[in-house]
Amino acid sequence: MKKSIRRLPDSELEIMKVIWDAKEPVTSAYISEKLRGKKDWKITSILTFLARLTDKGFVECKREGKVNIYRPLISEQEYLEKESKSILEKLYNNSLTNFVASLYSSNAIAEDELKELQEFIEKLTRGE
Amino acid sequence: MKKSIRRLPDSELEIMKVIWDAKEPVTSAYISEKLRGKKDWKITSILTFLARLTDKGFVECKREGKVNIYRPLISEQEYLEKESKSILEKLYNNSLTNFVASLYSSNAIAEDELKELQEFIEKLTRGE
DNA sequence: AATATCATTCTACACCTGTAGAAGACATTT
DNA sequence: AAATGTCTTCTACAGGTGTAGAATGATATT
Repeated sequence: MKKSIRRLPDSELEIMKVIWDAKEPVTSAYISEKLRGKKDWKITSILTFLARLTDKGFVECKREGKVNIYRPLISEQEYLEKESKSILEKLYNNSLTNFVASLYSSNAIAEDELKELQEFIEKLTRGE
Repeated sequence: MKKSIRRLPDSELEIMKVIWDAKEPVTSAYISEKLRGKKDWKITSILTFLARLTDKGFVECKREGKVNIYRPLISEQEYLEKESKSILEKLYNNSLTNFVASLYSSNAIAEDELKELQEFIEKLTRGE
């Protein structure tokens, strides 16, 4: 029984997003730079998060010359799929419409977002 | 500056869902009963969660005769709106389509769910 | 060689969560 | 009154999370 992907805490997710966005393995300095202004963590904090992500099997850490570089072992796609499903289940009783309704009534969706989604769905349903 | 609603941990959310579903204030025994088979927590665990929810301002606890009864102070609607928005932002870069796409590719959406959503959206867009 | 630099690893610590036994307060049955 | 049962409140504790200083090791500079 393979252990399922764990939900990441906010801080680690933030780090993963930087790693996923980069198309190549990154250094801690790169991550720190990318988060400038958004999350001004001390570099040691970032390194702690990276160590934890490594432990959890989310990233691989390799020494390259004089620094460590990190590469993702789990894709964003894969993580989001798991998370989306679990959120839908946990919070919305598996009803996608519930979710969208919640968003809508909190004014979190712009008109064009809605239109985009509509087109996306149409494409899907037509596609099969 | 009013503090925003906190995200609830899984266990507390589970309790809140029972409280929300009930249309009247409930007792710990009621909650325990409702969760039978799903979450077989010891009653003391449930009471711990309730105490924490009370601290956080999510429920109000009142003595009624010989037992405590709990009523929600924050509505499900309100909580879900906040959470949905924050999830969309944190995980999907505010793109609803991203979210639905993730769900779709993980096979978490049934055909009829999609149809339902489609109708919901149509109703919304027509409605304005 | 001694020192300053810089990234990484260790260590720390408070608060949060999951989980529940121990202890107390009150009602009920011997 | 004593024993019993039932809730509730206290106390506890391990593991997770946010955050970062201290120590270490390797390199560059004086």
